Amino acid sequence: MDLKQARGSRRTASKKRNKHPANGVTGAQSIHRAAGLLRAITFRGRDGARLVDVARQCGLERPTVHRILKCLVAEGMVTQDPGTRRYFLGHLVFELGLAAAPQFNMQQLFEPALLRLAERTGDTVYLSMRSGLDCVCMDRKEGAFPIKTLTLDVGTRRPLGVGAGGIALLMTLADEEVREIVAANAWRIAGYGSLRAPVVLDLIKRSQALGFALNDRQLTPGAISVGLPVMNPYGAPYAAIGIGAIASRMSAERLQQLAALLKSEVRALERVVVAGKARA
Amino acid sequence: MDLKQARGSRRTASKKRNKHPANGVTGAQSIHRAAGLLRAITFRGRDGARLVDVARQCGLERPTVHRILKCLVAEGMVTQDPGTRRYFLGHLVFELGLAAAPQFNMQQLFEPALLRLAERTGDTVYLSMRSGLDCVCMDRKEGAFPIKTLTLDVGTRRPLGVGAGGIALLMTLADEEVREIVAANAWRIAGYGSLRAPVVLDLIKRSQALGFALNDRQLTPGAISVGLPVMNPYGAPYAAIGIGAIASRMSAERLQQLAALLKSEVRALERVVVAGKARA
DNA sequence: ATATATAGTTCCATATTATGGATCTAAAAC
DNA sequence: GTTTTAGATCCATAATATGGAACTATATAT
Repeated sequence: MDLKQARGSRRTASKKRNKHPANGVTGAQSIHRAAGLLRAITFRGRDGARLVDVARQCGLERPTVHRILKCLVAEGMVTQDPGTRRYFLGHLVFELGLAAAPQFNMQQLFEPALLRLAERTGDTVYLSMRSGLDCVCMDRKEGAFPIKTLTLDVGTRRPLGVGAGGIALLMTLADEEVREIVAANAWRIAGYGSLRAPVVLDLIKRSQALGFALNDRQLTPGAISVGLPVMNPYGAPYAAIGIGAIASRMSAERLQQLAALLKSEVRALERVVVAGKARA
Repeated sequence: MDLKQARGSRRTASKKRNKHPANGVTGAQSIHRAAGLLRAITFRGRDGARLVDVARQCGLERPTVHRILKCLVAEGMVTQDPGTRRYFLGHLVFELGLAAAPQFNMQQLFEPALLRLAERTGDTVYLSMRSGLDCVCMDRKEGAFPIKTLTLDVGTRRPLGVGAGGIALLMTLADEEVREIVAANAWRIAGYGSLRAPVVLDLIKRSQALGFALNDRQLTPGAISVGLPVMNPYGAPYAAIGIGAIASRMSAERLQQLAALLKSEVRALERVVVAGKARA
């Protein structure tokens, strides 16, 4: 009997472990993973996420994800619907968010502009911000038009490049940087219907030519959206404002009108935002 | 050669595994700890927390806390002020909070009552909720009186039993349960000036006799606060509304007036809250 | 209704991770 | 200046977290 043998399951499987070198910090792998799970849960928006979705999204095995989620549920950071078994963020996350709000809540700054746009256009107005390689929906205001395109919930994360906001946040960056970001997000972008990384690059190119982000790929069939980035005083885009409506309301002329409206609001915002207020 | 031997270091040492029983979930100790750190950061409110504070609060060694915090910073869940080295919650926590908000945000429900109270009294009105053994400040509205007692920031956590809200959340529970909770929080309660667990028990007893929570221990010298719990349809307290002001505004008669005002608002709220809406 | 596929969960040997004592550096306090 | 306290780093190894295998529950196809 050789003691080295021992059903060598673990050994053989370590083919490419550590493929992600954590996040640069050693001795905290599982925390890195837990943070990834929390983010992954918000990809699905209000519907919640299933175990497999999260596992696939994070590139982890199901038992691992299950164990970490169980712990997060015990902590109150995650809730699980007993019926559907789907996972949602929990009360602790909301409570902690309140404590973080004073530093990161841009609502006060953007709300008047969003409300004006919603009122003047009748459509749905979105505020998005960049967070790493993601684009997070930070606020949403509905206009009066009775057919409302509520395609994106507040708090939902999507890969940069997806949606008008995600395009807007990239369209002013250098080509090189855009390519890197889109490449890094490519596999996630492929999760949005027929959208693919090269398509995103094309959309960005066209948006640059137009002067505003245009998303007519209809991630949600029948919906089209326009967007513009908001720059900080150093010229870096840190937020985006978008307007979404059903395709029939988005004629070529109206797109131009909306873009003009957006542009004037964005200009006003950029004048207000002084260096100290803008997020890196 | 016996294969069991093999440098027997690990085997022999497994004498007292699980010396910390985590949180009931095995295989996720460091996530449990990370969640504890995040909570600990919110104990200090807007000032942020120092490494030692967090370590003491969580009962962990400084290197452990340092490593976990470094990871949380890399994830964007925590920020560190480069000057003071104090830790704050990061942008990711706020973003995740937005995604959790639809399920846990009670603002809409309570805001009108808070605003009415702030207007009619001129003082500062607080909304608190229970979270495990903590009491979390969920909202705050300022009245018109020019000397404002802003003793508690939104998002700040305190041990149940501390402050008018923390007393209110306990005053309707069975004595046995109160004793257990206060005992569990005793060491943390001792971190609030001269406050001690027995004092808290006395405050609760007096509040029960008065019919409203009264905190005149002046955690913040010069400030006194009153509070009442809000019960869910099953008779369990799940929130508390409090009013704080400087001591000179808190005569015996005025306390009674404030309690009466609180009571009528709380009654109205309890009528509105149907089973489905109330938090467990 | 039955078969098949997919998702969720539990178990556990052990490889990998996370721990914390010791140590060093930096910043307050005296 | 000296002392004290806080923050950060190192690393041997104790203890945790991992994931393959196996099983159950649920959804989908036949």
